[in-house]
Amino acid sequence: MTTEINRQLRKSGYRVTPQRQLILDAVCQLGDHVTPEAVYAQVHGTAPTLSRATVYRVLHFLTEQRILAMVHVAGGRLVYEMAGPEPHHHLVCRSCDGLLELPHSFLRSFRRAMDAQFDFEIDVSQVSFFGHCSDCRDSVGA
Amino acid sequence: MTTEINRQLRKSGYRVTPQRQLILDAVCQLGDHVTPEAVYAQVHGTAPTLSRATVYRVLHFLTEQRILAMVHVAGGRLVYEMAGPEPHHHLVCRSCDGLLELPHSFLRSFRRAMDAQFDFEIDVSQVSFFGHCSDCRDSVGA
DNA sequence: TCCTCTGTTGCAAAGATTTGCAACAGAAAA
DNA sequence: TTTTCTGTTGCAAATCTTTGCAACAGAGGA
Repeated sequence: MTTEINRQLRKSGYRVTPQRQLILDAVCQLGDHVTPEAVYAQVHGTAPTLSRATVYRVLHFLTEQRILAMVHVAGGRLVYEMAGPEPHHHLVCRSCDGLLELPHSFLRSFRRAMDAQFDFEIDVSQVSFFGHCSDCRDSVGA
Repeated sequence: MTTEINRQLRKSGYRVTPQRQLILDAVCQLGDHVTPEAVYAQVHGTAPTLSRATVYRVLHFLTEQRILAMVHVAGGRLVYEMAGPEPHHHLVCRSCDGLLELPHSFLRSFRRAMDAQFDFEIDVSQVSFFGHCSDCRDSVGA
């Protein structure tokens, strides 16, 4: 899998550096919704000189290459995860900070309508809805 | 209008401090999509000791009270605006950083479906979609 | 092989945002 | 009026993230 990604990067004229490999591996290992700090901590064990700046830059870079997906979570923070072939979206509970996953199919018709009416193409890898999950909405009582 | 807001705050047991008044006025004057820094700059003229921390805290506070609305914009940053009676949403172009406004009616049925299927209540004051506007999607070519 | 060109990194500093804590300020109780 | 109680603020420090710049590193050409 990583091999395929490497090929893709090289084909676009980018380099596959040890730092990028390490960071990508870290995201894979750490699973979904990984914070930059967690990536840094993980990578720092193997490569102590690898800086935070590089972690942030590489995460952005890999997101632009659509290898990672960037997820908005509670508190205006960003986390990352591997971008699978079929994107999915997130329901972020503002009470418990929980994350629910929303299948892409659910957004499909909505996206088409948005495109037709506003000529705006939603970037499907980045949709987060904030609100309250079933567990929390009762206790909030709004 | 501010009077009504003050009444509402007091009724909830909060205080209407000069700082909060100034910050609220600043957001009103500065219009839509106001950054915390812009608020600080505006307010700092009148009240030089009012700190950035207070600006951030008050903006959060007023958002929780649904007096302001928090808008996610490009770069993971947050801006604020007065929360009108009828919410509206935002389409954020990742190419030109532009903001389009999406009327609430457009989201209504979608929101109901989300509620029915996932038992999740979207907070309507905080919906932003990231993507590419009509001007930019041609040049991006994705 | 050597040179060059450009993508990439590390470091340090800047910028943005949050947090802890002591001090302050109104409102209600005494 | 005085006391008390709690919400609020300012300051400074901590945290999170980005940026500028010089140095490094690999690919391709000479």
